[in-house]
Amino acid sequence: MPAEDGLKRSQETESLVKRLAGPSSGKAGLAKDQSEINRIITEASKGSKFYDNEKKKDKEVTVRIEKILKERDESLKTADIRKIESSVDQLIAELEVQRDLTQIIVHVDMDAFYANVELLDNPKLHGKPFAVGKGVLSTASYEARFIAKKLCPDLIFLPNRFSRYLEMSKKIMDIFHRYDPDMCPAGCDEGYLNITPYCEEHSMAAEDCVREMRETVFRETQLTVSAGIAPNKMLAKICSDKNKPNGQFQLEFKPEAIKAFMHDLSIRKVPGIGRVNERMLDAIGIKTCGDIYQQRAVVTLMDKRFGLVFLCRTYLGIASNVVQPHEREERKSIGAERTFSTLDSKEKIFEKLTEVSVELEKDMEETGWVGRTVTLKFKLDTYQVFTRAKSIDHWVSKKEELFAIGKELLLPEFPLKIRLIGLRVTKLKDLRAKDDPTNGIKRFFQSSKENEPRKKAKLEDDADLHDVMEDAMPGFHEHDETDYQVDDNDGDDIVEITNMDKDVTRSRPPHSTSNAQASSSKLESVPARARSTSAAPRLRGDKGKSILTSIKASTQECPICSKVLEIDNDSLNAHIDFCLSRSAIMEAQVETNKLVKKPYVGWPRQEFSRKVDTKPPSSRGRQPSKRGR
DNA sequence: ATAAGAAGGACCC
DNA sequence: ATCCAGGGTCCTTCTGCT
Repeated sequence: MPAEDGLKRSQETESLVKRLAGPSSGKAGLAKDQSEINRIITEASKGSKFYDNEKKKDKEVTVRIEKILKERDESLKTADIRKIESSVDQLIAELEVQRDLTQIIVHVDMDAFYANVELLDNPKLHGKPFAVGKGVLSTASYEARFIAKKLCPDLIFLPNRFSRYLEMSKKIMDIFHRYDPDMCPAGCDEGYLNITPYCEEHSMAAEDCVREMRETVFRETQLTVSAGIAPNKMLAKICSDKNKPNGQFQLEFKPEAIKAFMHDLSIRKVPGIGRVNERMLDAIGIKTCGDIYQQRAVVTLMDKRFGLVFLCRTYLGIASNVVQPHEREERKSIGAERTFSTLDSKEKIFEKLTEVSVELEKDMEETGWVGRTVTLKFKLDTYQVFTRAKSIDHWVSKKEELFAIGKELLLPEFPLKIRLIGLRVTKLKDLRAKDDPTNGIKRFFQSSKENEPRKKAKLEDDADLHDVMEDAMPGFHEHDETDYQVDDNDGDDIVEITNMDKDVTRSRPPHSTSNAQASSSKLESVPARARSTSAAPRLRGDKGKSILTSIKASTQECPICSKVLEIDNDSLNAHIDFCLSRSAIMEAQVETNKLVKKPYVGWPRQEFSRKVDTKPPSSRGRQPSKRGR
């Protein structure tokens, strides 16, 4: 079915509303949920460049998907599916052999951290809906506020108090450290632990240990924490969501149980799979981790795009189980940025740039870094983001210089209307490096067991890197030779797997002719599948970390209308969706318009320019660069 | 021709 | 009647040098 004409306007509208809410769905935390709701409301109320931008991005993904499908169908023509499948089966078997169930990994995750800290400090808030933070919402436009009020008359706004959260965070992390001195914090409200030694020393069952730990946290801070217990970080993380809030979940440490667990798990739950990859995988028939197996041939044919090994490991529920604190020298960049109401005068913009420079200098000084390349980032009023970078022949960190470089980078871009400006410096040097150069190497020596020198070095290095990474999850896109396999310690048979996987894979020409065609006409329209992403989960009330203090037990309170409902999470979600639905907002909008008298420039004007014109629109005339192509 | 830089994204908390 | 998500990492693709 051709193009947008085929879509009903209202239908698309609704799907987009959901899409706006969507990204936060599966896994986001409080801030995210909150900001998504904020966005829905604000953007709805102001006609929304944001919305247009989302629409555009959405469409780009759709186009990408078309390309992928074509590619798939092309390679499917000549492929020997059976053969591919059996080689994948072999890969899976080899991965299975590497499975390590010896480590007890815990992911701990504070429940609605900010909100609960506020609640703690002000018990009167109990039972009332409130939003933490100067989100868009609390400082939003009059109309937006009005709508918000309309949708949720009792909503209370609280300012963020970061230092307070940090203080609590320290206490909590301190408790976690008692159970694993090498625990790895992941943000201020969550972390990974390896409690294997602790359990052993205290001859304790994991579940008891974790329960005790959670009780300790509660006793000492009055805050609740949820936890997942599993043989690796990925599983632990997914599990910590299972009985949230204030609950824990342990996965059975058996391959069959783990595979069963993965089988029906939405692929979106996997750390590293975001909105875009969710859609792309959906396009090739993968919605759950179990689907990976069904589609293993296709995945193999498109290894470059999707990462066969990663997906196979995901299917099996295998991932890194290495928990280490991160170390200072792993820092890659440091930056600062500001969002503001859109600005177009040079003076004002440079003022913002000054602010950012000052802040960055301060930050760099406090943390002891200097760097060699400075990247300017700006976001147009259309929400398009650009970056411009410059490398310097000496170490920079001073605000004057940061500003000067930023200015130099920005100047050629005028005229501009921007809503964000930021600076980031990379190629860092650590002023506090104690033992000098060859920093990162020492860990390499520790863990390496001098195997075959050839590429082992790189492999191990990579693995190491990924392990320690703060966001520790394996990257989604992988090279075939970089499959940082078993960051676990046992892996040695890796190389073979790698090779084999290459073999299978090589059906595709080495380098992309794809770009060429990308630029060609391609004026075909969006296929019927435009409305994709059928059943993505939306705002999850059960995430606890939602906009307000959610309630627990059998009754839940809708974050939007505050209505108390006696239902399960799914129904609650449905209700929330309803509350956020277009009609609700539009209704409020109508009211608003009456009072504010401002035309409703609302949602979708259907008609999208045929050729997306990757060029940045806005600021007429010349654009931030062109690099499209 | 190749390694390195630049730009743009995806994703995470 | 309006104006603040910000801090990161990694990956891919393209390009202009020596």
